[in-house]
Amino acid sequence: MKMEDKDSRAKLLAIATDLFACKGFAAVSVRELTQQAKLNVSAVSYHFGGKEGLYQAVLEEQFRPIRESMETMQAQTPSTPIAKLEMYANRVTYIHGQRPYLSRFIMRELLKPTAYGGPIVERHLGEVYQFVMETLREGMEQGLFRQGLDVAHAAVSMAGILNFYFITKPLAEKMVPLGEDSDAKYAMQAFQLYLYGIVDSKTKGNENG
Amino acid sequence: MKMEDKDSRAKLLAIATDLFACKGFAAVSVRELTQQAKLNVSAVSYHFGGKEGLYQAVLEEQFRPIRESMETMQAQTPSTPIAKLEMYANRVTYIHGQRPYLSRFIMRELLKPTAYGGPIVERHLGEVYQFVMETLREGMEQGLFRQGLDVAHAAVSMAGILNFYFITKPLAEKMVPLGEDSDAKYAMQAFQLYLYGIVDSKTKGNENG
DNA sequence: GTCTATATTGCGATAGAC
DNA sequence: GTCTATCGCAATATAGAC
Repeated sequence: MKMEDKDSRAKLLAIATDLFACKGFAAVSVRELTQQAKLNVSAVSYHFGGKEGLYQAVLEEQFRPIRESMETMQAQTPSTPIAKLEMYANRVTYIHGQRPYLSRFIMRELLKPTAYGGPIVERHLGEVYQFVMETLREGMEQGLFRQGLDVAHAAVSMAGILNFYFITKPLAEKMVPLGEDSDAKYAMQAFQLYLYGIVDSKTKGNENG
Repeated sequence: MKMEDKDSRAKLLAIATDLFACKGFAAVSVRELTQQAKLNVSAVSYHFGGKEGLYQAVLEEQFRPIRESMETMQAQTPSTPIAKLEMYANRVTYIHGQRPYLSRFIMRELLKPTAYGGPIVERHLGEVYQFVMETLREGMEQGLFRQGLDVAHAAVSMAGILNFYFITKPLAEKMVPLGEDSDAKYAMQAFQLYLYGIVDSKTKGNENG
């Protein structure tokens, strides 16, 4: 068992993550990949069975924090729907911090699903949407939220207001001043904004943060 | 002047719009393009000077409604910041209705800007962000919105809550029940939600819609 | 495990006939 | 304006030496 074995695999995985995220699966060649890793062209086939196997390995690693977060969130049972939504908002921020490229992989799979990535994205995002919608339904039953709120649409709004920032960040920071610690600050204001938007004001004014 | 001239050009443009939107610039080959259009391989070079010229022509057409909307919005001077934001929300819905593929082209250019598309996207989205931020600043000066609101972040939230729906619609409608006339209904609720989120409730409760 | 060398396929672009 | 034929290049994958 030579040390180069694991090193080469890990190196390929790291460089593939960068390249696939920035250029997309089709636009990255095995040559480019192995040249950057200072390995032979055939290393990809040897370690991952080909370019597709390497991409699959990258995706699994990228989605790990989502998988773990969903398990955590489904295990706990926080007191109120609002606390659950806040936890979700915090997890979104945490996950994007842990995996800066994750939004890119998800967007690419939304635009053009691959055989392996498509189902992964669908399964994970499906679970997330179910969690948010279920939480919103709970809140509706408890009379916390505005009458007539469409929970399916409200779930998309929640996902949108939190994730769009991370998706468009590279471009947005060219055009609007985002400043220091922007990620956490954005998420906090966005969650407050969303909460003011859905909460029934005659039942509960939200004044934390 | 033969009829085939304009026909071939238009046919290529239409098919290229579909293919580039669905598969991306790099993943579409000139052969695939011309076979679907039932034209010769060399037609692309003849009419557009090459694959890149064709892509450029597609993008110009896709962005036309944004360009026109910005001119309309900058020409008019609606009474209040809130009316301006509402107009913006309506234009977003209208534009996505006019160009169902636009969000895909924008996302692709955000993920991997091309030489021609990158500047186009940057310029157009920059103008939009400037308009929203300026409108939010106006509202802040008039005391319409909550104290301490970060207008840069709030502008991203506005763009996110409106556009994310259109971006993820293909996937979202697999997982959440979106129903009939969903686009307009979504946009209306999202705008209301956003407004409740930013408006200073002690100054103005918003009860239209 | 890593290497070279090669087989095979597909790409965009274009010259030149019609 | 459309066609065929072809050039030059880059892609993935793999066989076989070390």
